[in-house]
Amino acid sequence: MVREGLFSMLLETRPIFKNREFLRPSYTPEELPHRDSQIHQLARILAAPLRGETPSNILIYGKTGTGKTASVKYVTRELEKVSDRSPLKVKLVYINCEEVNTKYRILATLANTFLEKLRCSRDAVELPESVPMTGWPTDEVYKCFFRAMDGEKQLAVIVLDEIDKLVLKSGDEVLYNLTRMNSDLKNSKVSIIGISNDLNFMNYLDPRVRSSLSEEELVFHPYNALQLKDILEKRAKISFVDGVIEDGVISLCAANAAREHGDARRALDLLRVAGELAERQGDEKVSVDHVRRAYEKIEQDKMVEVIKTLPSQSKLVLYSIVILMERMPRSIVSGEVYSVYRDLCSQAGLDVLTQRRVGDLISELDLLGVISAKIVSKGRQGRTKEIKLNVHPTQVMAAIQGEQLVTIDTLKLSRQLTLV
DNA sequence: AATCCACAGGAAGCCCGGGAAC
DNA sequence: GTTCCCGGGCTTCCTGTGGATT
Repeated sequence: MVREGLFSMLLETRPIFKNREFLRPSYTPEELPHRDSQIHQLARILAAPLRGETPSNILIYGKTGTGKTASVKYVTRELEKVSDRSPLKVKLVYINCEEVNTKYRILATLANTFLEKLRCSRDAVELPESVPMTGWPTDEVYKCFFRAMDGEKQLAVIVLDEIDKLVLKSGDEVLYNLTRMNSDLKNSKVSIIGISNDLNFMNYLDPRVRSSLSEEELVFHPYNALQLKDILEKRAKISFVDGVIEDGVISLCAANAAREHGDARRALDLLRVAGELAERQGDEKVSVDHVRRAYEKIEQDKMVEVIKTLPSQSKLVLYSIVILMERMPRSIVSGEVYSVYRDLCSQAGLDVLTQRRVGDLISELDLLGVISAKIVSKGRQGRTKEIKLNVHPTQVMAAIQGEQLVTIDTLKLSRQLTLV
């Protein structure tokens, strides 16, 4: 009976999504509304080398979700299409500097990209098959990349996304090498597109790199609520079944994201999660209520991610707070947290930090928004911090579970012991 | 008004690991 | 390989503090 009901429910419920992939950040849309001027500017700069001019390097600024990456991917994709009919072939290399963030790895990635291309077109005896991801001297990798690239007449467009992360971690040396290449290359040309969230990262650069890298600068301003609404409507049309979105849903998503520095990615996430919540509940339409709950879910998920990346001592402090929460839902004070924490440490066989240090860890948790702490004075009972948990205890538990130092068995054990 | 609690949080310095320079 | 330097995590020691209680 139950099974029959289960399946009939699934079959009877009308689907909500046509294709939810269009709402994911990985999707590069066919058209990018409200980015026409930036796209034209980009295209104009990148088209110059096809006419034989020396390419300019481009630096793109803008906060997250303002369409920087999508615009660059869109324009470079079009450029590659056109280059088939042009005498100068265009080769695009996209590198996300959050993952590839050292000089060696950048050069190795570039070298391997061009070696592979060269191998396809003709055999290059004097060059190696590929560069290992570790081991070689860095200048050897550079030479290899240089020769592999110059082996053919082409324009290399190197996109360095999140370039600020690279500079912060490994300095600007590799950028210096790349920006100087054009003067040494005989056959090919290179054009660098740097994408950055951080407007100040240029201050960390060598002046020569700075001027060369920012021959052309493009700024992507945040979208306003109206623009976000327009973007969402276009995307919703292709990703949702017609008529499943109730009035006000898109406006609410747009308004929400506009408040958070006009982040389109966030607006799309909100809409997608709202749709998924509606789908999971078997509702036929996406309502503003779904959006509100989606907002909460996204916030909570973000928190779980934050907790997962916490060092184990901080996790232990947080876990102490959870134990106290379950024991007595009234206010928790820092002294209690410390004594529970000490118990947990001895149970788990971990070093016990001093109260001073745990106080700092509590402040850090507060800063991250995982807890709220405020200083209260209780007269003769002294001055302390009153702590409130901002995440549901079960979510904290879920986030901590993978921790190796604190196995869940130890936690359960110590929980029983402290519960006396 | 004075006292005193139970911490908060600043200052200084130790220790250790990682990276750069020699 | 060794030395030097730096930054982060941590401890020790310390002073400061709001308000209930005396």
